[in-house]
Amino acid sequence: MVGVMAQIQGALVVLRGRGYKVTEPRKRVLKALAEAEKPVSPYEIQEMLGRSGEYLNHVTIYRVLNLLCNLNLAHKVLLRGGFVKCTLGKGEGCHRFVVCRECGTLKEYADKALCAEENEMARDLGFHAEQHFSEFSGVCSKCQV
Amino acid sequence: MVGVMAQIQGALVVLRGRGYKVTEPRKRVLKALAEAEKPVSPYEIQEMLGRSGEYLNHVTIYRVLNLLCNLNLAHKVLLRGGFVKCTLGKGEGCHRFVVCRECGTLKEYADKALCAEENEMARDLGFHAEQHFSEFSGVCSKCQV
DNA sequence: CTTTCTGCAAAAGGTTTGCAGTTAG
DNA sequence: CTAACTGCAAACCTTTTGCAGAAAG
Repeated sequence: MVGVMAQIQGALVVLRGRGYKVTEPRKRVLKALAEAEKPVSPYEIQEMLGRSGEYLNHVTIYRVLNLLCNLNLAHKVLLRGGFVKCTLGKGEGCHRFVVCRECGTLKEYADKALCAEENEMARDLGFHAEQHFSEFSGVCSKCQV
Repeated sequence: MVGVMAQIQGALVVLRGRGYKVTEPRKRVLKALAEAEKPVSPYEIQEMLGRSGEYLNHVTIYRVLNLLCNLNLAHKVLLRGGFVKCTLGKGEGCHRFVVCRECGTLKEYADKALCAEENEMARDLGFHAEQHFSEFSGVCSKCQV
């Protein structure tokens, strides 16, 4: 479990390293993502920040999220909508999610073997696969009856 | 390669069998999906039909698509947005897609073994997986250099 | 004939764009 | 000081809702 501060710091290093400015809005969005336990929408981020008196325009939040996704510091969750911080490092294969249909809890994982299998699958269909987008909907341990 | 007419007829059987009425709008949406070679949005369907002088309100299209997805006669493609007709039968595992990032061509496939592996994966993370959404973005044979 | 379905109008969300002013480096 | 970034206003696109009339079985 990496702390909120450490997560933000790590992301800032990536930003700086890629030539992006470290700004207050970017830090705030990163903080909100670090604190969120489920995928959050841009407006939910705005609300989270609002509770601690930190206003951000929603357009800014959209733009920051877009940047973070491009840098692989965050991901968009398609099944439920919303965004999550990335919790994995590089070189482990595509990032995948398991999402609880009850509480929205999400876990990110990666598996190179799975990627390889899927690439082969795609090849059989005449495709060269580049990205594997994969989300499982299910029930987490807490929500199981 | 199943013909357009046969596809529509097959879908109508399912509709009737489940107690839904066979209506003109539903037949039109099914026809549009059968003719489409890529995922199409509700408004694209409206436009396709418009070209042959068949008007449908977009709300109706949304509702028909929603029904077709519930009956597994169509699927929503998350990566690109839009809907496609289902081309697979039952009992072969989750339906997955490979989508060409260049031309949008899409192929549907299913693989029980993959499902099993993914379920195991999810179990390791404390989840009971129920549905696997899985789309690969890549390049189809025609679009490869 | 009755229930289901469609069209319309309108609203409700979600996301994007252009521009002027601000800020990080 | 300059390029990058943010806020605002407005537009745009997508999806949903409620209701009255139409159509399937």
